[in-house]
Amino acid sequence: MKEKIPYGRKIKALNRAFHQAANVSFASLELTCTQGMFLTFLDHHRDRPVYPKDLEQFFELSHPTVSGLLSRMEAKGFILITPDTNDRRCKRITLTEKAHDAIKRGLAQMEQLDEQLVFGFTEEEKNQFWSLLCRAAENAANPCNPLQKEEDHA
Amino acid sequence: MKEKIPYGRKIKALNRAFHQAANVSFASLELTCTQGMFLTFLDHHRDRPVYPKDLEQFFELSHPTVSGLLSRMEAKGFILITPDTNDRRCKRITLTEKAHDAIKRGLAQMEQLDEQLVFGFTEEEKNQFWSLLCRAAENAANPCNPLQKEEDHA
DNA sequence: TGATATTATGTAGCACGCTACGTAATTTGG
DNA sequence: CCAAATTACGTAGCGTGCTACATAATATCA
Repeated sequence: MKEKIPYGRKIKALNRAFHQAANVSFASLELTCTQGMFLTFLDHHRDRPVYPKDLEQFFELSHPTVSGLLSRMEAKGFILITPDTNDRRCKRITLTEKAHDAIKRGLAQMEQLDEQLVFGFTEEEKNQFWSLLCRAAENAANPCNPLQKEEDHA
Repeated sequence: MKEKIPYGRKIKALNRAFHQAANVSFASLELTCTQGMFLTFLDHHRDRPVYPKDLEQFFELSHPTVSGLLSRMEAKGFILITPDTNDRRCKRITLTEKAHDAIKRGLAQMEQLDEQLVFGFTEEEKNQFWSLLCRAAENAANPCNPLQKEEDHA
């Protein structure tokens, strides 16, 4: 009669809590959680052109999701989306002054949010948490649980 | 120049991966991840009346979110939503035959999904994972990081 | 009793995930 | 060189989160 531990539900709750805290933190910059993460990525790669495809791969998101995010960020004046001169399929993303300003004022917040998540953790616990998160993510993405007793019948 | 570990981003990715795996798993039952969790909860409490408020508190969701979920589940014929006779503000939620059937066929899947997440974990790692998840969730919900150097000025 | 507060829920509108499908540009192969 | 595959992106439509506001029923209290 051992009680089942609902990891999935707890992860959902944790994700929501983090997401909301980030949204509150970024609200003064007119940014949301994901948009803040996007800006940080764009800022870290300002030495080379960035395309929607890059964001899609780095954040492991579908391209319509990235597309929507970028549209909203463009509408709010954080980025410019221009056609690429070499490959006309691609859109080039450029940061505006408003974005640079937001990054300057908000980058510390982004790091603090992550630190806050592991507040009170020892270094060892932080490493373990990271390691377990990665392994769980791997398990979720590539289910290999032999409980199913279903071998490849191909 | 130590590299920052983006816990928030990894948690987002993990949550998405789990959510998608659950959706795929439940697709044959005409259910989604969250709807499956709702059904499980309702099934566990079939000895007493269940109200939207209960789901809201247990799953830590806002009431419009619960409301939407229930509407879609009602539309698909898994539940009945009827007014409560004692307190006419409340809606009573009842499982249909279709729901009982889905639960019978799908409950094992729900547990497997959670097991799959921690596949390859030792018992100790499972416990540690759970413990760290809870502490992180607590940190996210109740930020108390003294990095801010802002004491209560009330 | 009658005004006020609280509680449970509904609706509107938005952010952010997804799949499925469509289109335009580039690349590849005969 | 031209047809076919691939690649990058757009749009439609949906599920699941949220906040803000509205409404109806119950509870509280002078």
